[in-house]
Amino acid sequence: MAGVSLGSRPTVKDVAAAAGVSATTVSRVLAGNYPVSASTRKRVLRAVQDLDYVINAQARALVGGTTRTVAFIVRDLVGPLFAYIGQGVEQQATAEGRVCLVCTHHGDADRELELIELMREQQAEAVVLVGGGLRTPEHVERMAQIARSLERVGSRLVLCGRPPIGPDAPATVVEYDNEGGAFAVANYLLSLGHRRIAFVGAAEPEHTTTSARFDGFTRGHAAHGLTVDPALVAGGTFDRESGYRQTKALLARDTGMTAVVGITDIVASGVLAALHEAGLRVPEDVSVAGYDDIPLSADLNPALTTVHIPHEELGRSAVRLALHRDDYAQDQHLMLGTHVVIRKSTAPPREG
Amino acid sequence: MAGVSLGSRPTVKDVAAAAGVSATTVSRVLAGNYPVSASTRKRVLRAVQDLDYVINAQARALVGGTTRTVAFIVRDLVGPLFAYIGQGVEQQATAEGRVCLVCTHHGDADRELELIELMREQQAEAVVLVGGGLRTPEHVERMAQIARSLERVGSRLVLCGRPPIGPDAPATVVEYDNEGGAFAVANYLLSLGHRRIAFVGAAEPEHTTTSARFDGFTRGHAAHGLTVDPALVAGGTFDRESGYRQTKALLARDTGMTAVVGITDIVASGVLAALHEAGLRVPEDVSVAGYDDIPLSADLNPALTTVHIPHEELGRSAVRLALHRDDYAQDQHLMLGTHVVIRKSTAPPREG
DNA sequence: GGCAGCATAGTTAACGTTTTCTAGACCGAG
DNA sequence: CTCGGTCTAGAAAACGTTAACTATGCTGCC
Repeated sequence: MAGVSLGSRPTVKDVAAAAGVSATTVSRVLAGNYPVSASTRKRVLRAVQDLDYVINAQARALVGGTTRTVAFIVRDLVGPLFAYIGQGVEQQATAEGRVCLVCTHHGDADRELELIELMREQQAEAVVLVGGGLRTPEHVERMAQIARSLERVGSRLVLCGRPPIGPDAPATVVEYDNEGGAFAVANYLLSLGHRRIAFVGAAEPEHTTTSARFDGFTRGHAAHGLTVDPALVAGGTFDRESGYRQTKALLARDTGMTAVVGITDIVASGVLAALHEAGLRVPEDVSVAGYDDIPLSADLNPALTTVHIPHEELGRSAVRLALHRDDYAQDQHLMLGTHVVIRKSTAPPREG
Repeated sequence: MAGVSLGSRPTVKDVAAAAGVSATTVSRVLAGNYPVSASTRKRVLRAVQDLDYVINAQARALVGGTTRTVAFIVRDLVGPLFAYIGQGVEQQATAEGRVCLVCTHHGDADRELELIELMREQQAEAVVLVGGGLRTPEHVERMAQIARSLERVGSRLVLCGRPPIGPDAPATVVEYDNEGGAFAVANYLLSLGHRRIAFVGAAEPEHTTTSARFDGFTRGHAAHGLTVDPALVAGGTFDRESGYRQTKALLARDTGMTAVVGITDIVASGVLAALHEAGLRVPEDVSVAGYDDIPLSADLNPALTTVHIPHEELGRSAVRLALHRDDYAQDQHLMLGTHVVIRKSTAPPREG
């Protein structure tokens, strides 16, 4: 800690001067990619320590061409689903020696575009977009443009938990089997004997997550030779309050439902609240299932049957595939499995 | 979108050539800090669009001296407390036109140091450290060194939810009143008439968060002329499982407790589970309170009385103060208030 | 002893910006 | 008609690093 000069950051030149060598030699000692005599190395390392020198990542990136940076663009940091995917992204990025840039857009699509542009300026090696999006033709085309735009600067668009945007667009896609999970949960409830199963949170058919889950739900019925009664389908948003309100409405309509599937665990927690309030027992009177398997779901009362998503694995794969896209050129589209986690909130329907 | 050349990123030179001007002029058009004729501006902007040009943030940082980057170092991304503080940090960083680097150390102190070093390389304008730390003399001294080290490269250490490290160390500190919140919750329970209040999660007295909360708890008793019975103090870690186990142990010891304070809401959720399992009703038989006011706490059964921490405000203030440390030079140490949120898990003790 | 070849170190030119500093053109005033 | 001033534009240097050359001693071999 001796000899540190306050005020301005030391550079290789300062270190070189202190060690009595050239800047090149300092660079070589630090990089370790060129033979340097033991005595010189020692002097340089000593000078580095004395001056408390750290390399300037910007300058290095400028000449080296790579920033060792991965960007992670997400709706919100809070919310267990995003947090766990983010955890996976950050973990893998760290494991690969990369640093992680995080930005949130709070659902604003324009802001999302701005952020992608910002990440392009930042030269991020990969730009991971998390969460479902719209699947309108305009949106898909815009995404394809972004993908090409990023490719042009040597970056890579990664869609995480969002379906692909066409075969020609240069993007890495890591999905989970949204539709399959919904199919499985419908199948499970139908196998228990339920025939009047409500689906809460089906608004926004343009939204990829919503539609995939509802499609799986429908297909589950079809597999049992049944169709979904539109009277049992409720809309709403992805929050708890919505689940609560929609369920109250369903109860008021006296639909004869014996089970409810919430489009997310959070929605399902609202469903539970409404059922409890109506004096109905879960699962004795009504079964309830959710989707996402967030940590909270095991703590609900009763513990929630739900569909497990491999959150962290999703994030990790996203980064891994994107950074090694040369090695994994063949499969830049991954579909991770989902499965039903059976807890205490589901049971066979009562007789009669 | 016409005329884009694939393969390599366009530079100012390319744009300049396309527009028939010099690189300087392009820079000036983009920065808007120098008079440029309308026709020239138009041609330049046209070229920018045609080539799909974006500036190179690294090169700009190299010459400009500032990276417009804020670093956020945290134990984990998951866990509502950290997520909400992170939300605040990211929000304020965005509002100030900064980009946010996020790293996690999973409780590894050496890793934390590595990350700080990495952020120094990255030239982050501020490095925000979140969560409680140790308060051993060595740790404090090491933090002070880091603070000076960061200052030397023009960066700023920010301690968020962690007490200061001495008056001479150049650091920004944003705390919340940990001790005061614990005092308030103890006071509240004592005022309800409780006299046998257990404290779960008091291990690691070196940890700043733990000790501050326990101190407040003790002072609350003192204010009522009481002392804390050591038999009512249980150790353990910050997770749900620990709360569950410690509570079972307390119950087994037959301590006559009528209320339990969990050191965090997560711990309190374990406390609730253990009490329910023992057939005790909350709050009729035993009152329970937590700390942190994470979103989950309102959904527990019963809804948890807890101490609210201004999570997002904590993160926002951290960034704001650090970036404007010249303007806010006088108060680089902020203490945000906490308060008890009374829900359904607390009530007066039963008679007798 | 002279020379190929290796080990070590230095010089110089990039990388893509911004920021001086310099310079031409045009204008109105004297 | 010329001269100071205002607009506008370009040339060159700088930011901190690395990589491609270049240069110096050595060692060992014929």
